[in-house]
Amino acid sequence: MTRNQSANANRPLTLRDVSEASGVSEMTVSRVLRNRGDVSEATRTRVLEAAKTLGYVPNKIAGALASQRVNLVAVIVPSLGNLVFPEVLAGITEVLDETPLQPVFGVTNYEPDREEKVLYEMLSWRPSGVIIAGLEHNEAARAMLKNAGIPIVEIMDSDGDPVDAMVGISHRRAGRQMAQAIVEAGYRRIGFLGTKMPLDHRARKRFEGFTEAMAKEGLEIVDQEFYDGGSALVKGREMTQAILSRTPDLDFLYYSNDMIGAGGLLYCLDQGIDVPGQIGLAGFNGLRLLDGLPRKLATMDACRAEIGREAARIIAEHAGDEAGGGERIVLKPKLQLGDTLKRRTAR
Amino acid sequence: MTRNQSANANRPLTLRDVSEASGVSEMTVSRVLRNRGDVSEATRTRVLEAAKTLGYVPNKIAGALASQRVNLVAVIVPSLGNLVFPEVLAGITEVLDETPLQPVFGVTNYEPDREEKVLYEMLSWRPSGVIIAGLEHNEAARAMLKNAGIPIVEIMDSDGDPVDAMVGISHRRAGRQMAQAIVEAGYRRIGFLGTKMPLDHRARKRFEGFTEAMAKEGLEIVDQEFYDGGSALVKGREMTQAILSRTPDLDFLYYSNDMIGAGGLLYCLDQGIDVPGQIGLAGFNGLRLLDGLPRKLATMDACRAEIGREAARIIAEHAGDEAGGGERIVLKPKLQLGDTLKRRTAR
DNA sequence: TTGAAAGCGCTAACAA
DNA sequence: TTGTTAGCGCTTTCAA
Repeated sequence: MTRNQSANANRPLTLRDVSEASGVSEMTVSRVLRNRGDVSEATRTRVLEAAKTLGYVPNKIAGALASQRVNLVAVIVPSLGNLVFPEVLAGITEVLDETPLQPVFGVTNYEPDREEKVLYEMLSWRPSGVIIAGLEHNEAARAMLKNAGIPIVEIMDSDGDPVDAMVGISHRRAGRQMAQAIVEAGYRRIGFLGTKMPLDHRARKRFEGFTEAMAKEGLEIVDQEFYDGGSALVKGREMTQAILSRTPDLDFLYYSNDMIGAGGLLYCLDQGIDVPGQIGLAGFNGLRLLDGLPRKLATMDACRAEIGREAARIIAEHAGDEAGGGERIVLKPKLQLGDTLKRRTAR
Repeated sequence: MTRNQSANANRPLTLRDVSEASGVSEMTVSRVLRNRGDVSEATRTRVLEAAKTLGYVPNKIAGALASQRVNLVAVIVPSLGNLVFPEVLAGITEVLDETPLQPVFGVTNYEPDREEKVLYEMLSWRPSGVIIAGLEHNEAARAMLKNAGIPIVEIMDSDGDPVDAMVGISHRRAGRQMAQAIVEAGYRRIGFLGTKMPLDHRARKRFEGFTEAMAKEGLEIVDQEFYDGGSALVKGREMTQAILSRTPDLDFLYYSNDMIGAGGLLYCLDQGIDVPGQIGLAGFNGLRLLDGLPRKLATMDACRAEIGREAARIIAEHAGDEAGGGERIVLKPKLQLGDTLKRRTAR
């Protein structure tokens, strides 16, 4: 007896069980369950009935090993607590839903070593593609991506060199654009508030683009404040209080994300500060949350859902290929001035 | 030639490649890479070096098929846009990180048929356990869970019968408790604002518990308002405006979640309504976001991270078993009165 | 401490 | 339309 047909009642069901129950060969059962090849309607019905009665769930592990095909797409993001990433995932899911592909999510907490580990684990399941946030990876991760032999799409960022395909926005450009809008509106004493950024490359690039564009106008950031962990809304309030008590004559505050921006806005309103007359404010991401605030914060849309959709499309189009075709999609975020960034006369 | 040793340069590397590169049998290579059994330090070094040089990534599909062991834990939640679920996932990840187990996430969008499909897909990978939100599943899903032969933990809710283990809070009790607190504080004309709930069983149970406790006090909900989709903060504002213009003499608004509650709070403050003097407010979830609002919304902590941690612990303790031991953990959410639910004299 | 053989549950390829 | 055979790349088991 080469196969286990013995007394273990709790062993998961196999194709063979369905085969025996329906009196049809394993191969034909397999065909029916995958809708492959020609099978007579009669056998088909019998097999499906048997499978259903038994409660058979196919073993994809065996199937994948035999067919050398896995319908999983590895999706690797830094965090889920950020609201930005769930929206990207929603975009991905929306598109993959139309295909046989299935997304599998991994989270890195912005740690390169963790990213490496997550990527390694996921690649060891031989997925049909990888969608990964950012263009910065440690050496090992980069090597794995290069040699994976499957389509790779790096998302969210376009400032750098992708391994294969890329869908994102230029955060440097976003920073520049916001700086220009702020300066053009007549603000001059500008403060920056953001995350401690060593590992959030996109926030860093926005900051760099911002300071660069300011420099072109002969301006510098007057004061800055950074945070780390905690509720972003609360941190936004606290940092705003801190920076304004240290440097009361600031006339604009640029926040590295909408949540801390919203906190800052609420703080300013609490304090009776005239926004945007006395102080202008801007954030980043274009969170829908902002629509519910008393005043609409200026921001830029990070094109989250569209990034997800495009990335998924690329993977779907290249599933089974050895690479994703190297397509590069750079989306243009729209500046939304809202109520907190308004032209004013210089003081 | 039984194995493919031919010219395909791009075929993924196998154990055999490492075996040939290191001059050691496949079996020994396997032992080294898994840290199993006794291997001499010399062979060990040689094998690891060869594997690293080649860039070998083990094929878990083959490994899983051979060993009949899969270190994946299927985690199924209704949504990621809710903030609640990412926190549960964080709790799960935190605990599984200490083990060889790896969470894999699936999302159902609150649709039973989708849940069935996601569950089926995940089970077909033969995970070591399932963590799934809620106690309500369609018949097929329930049958799959029962017959899976692996530990199952149903989370977030304790009002009902779990298939195996369970970690959650009683939403009925949470609703009752909130109603009692509100009535006790002297509010009488109470309105309810929530999601259209046919498929959000936990929101429904809170509502039921709430009305039940009110009934005991001889009270009924005076008016109600439901929403569906859109930015919760905005919807909170809109619904609050709607309900108050329809029924201006309400003295309390109970929201089915903190986000719409926050929207309502901001609306009331905008309108110069005295909170909690003229109208009291309460939400549900205990989102940290609330700390950043101008006034702290009354709420109840849904114990999200702890639920995730406990569920993961159960799975970890029972990995490899045929079931999760049927443990039932009912957490007690804490009522936080904040600034929007204060004792007052009856009018 | 190492290796050889068998087979995990399925599917590709071919035969009938 | 259905069945047979030979693996997929690994690990288990047993032998050396």
